[in-house]
Amino acid sequence: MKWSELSENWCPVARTLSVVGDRWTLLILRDAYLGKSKFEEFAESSGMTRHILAERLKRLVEEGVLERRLYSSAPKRYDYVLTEKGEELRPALKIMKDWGKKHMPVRREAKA
Amino acid sequence: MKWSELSENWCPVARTLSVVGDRWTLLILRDAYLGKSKFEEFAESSGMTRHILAERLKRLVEEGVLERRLYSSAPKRYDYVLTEKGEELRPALKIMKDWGKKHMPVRREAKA
DNA sequence: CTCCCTGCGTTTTGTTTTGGAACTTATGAC
DNA sequence: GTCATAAGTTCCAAAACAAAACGCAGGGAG
Repeated sequence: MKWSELSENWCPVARTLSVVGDRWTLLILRDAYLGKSKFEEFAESSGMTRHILAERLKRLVEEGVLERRLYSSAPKRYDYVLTEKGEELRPALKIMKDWGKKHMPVRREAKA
Repeated sequence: MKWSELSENWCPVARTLSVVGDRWTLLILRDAYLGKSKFEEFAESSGMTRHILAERLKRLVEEGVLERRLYSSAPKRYDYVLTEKGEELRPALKIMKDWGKKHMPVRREAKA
C-alpha cells in the first residue's frame, strides 16, 4: 500500500498520520509550538532541506493545520501560523517530548 | 540534515521522532496497542510491505519499544510485544486518534 | 543607477528509501 | 510427497530525499 492512500483509511490514527506521520512534519509543528513562523526559522531550526520544507508547509496549509499569512506587503513575505486544528495536536508533541526526555538520553561519544 | 542524525539531537521531540517519526512506525504501534503481536497481523492490518515491516520491527526492538518473543519453538516463531517504554507512547496515539476523528473525516467519492 | 543583501521559495543532480512481488526455511497436516 | 502456514529475505523499478545552486522581488549603500 502506498502512503498516499492512507488519508482514506478507516482508521482515524492512519488518517492523522497521512498528514503528520512522515519524516519532518512533526518537527515543523514543534517549531510552530515554540513560536516560530518563518520559512528561514523552520529551515534553520529543524535542519531539513528547503526543498522538503516548502513541500511540507504547502501540505500543512492545504490540510488546514497551518495558515499562510502575509506579514509584509512590500516586499511580499509570508509566514505560517498554527490554526485551531494545528493547536489541537500540541498535546501529542508534549507526550513525545516527555517520552524523549525519559527514554532517549543523548548518547554523547566520550568527548574531552 | 540526514534523518539518521536525529537521534543525537538536543531536542527530545526530535529524538523521539528518530524512533517513531517515519512513515509506518506509529501504525505498527497502533496495532500493538490493539493487541496484535504477529508479523502477519501487522502486515495485513497496516498494509505496509513485509520488507518495510521487518525493518521497522527490528528497529523498534533495538530501541526497546517492542520485545521479540519466542512463542513457538517448533517451528521457531517469534512475535512482538510492547515493553513498558512502548506502552508510554500510547497516550500520544490516543490524541492522534481523537484528532483524526474530529479533523480528518473520510471523504468518500460520491458513490451509488 | 549598479551592486549587494534579505527572505522565500524552485530547480537540478545524485543518493537513499520504498513498493511490489517472488523466494526461503522450517514444520505440521493430508 | 504435496500443500499450507508463519516469518522473514531478496530483487528491481519507482519514488522520496539531501545538498547546493539558482530565481525573484524589493530594499539600501555608494
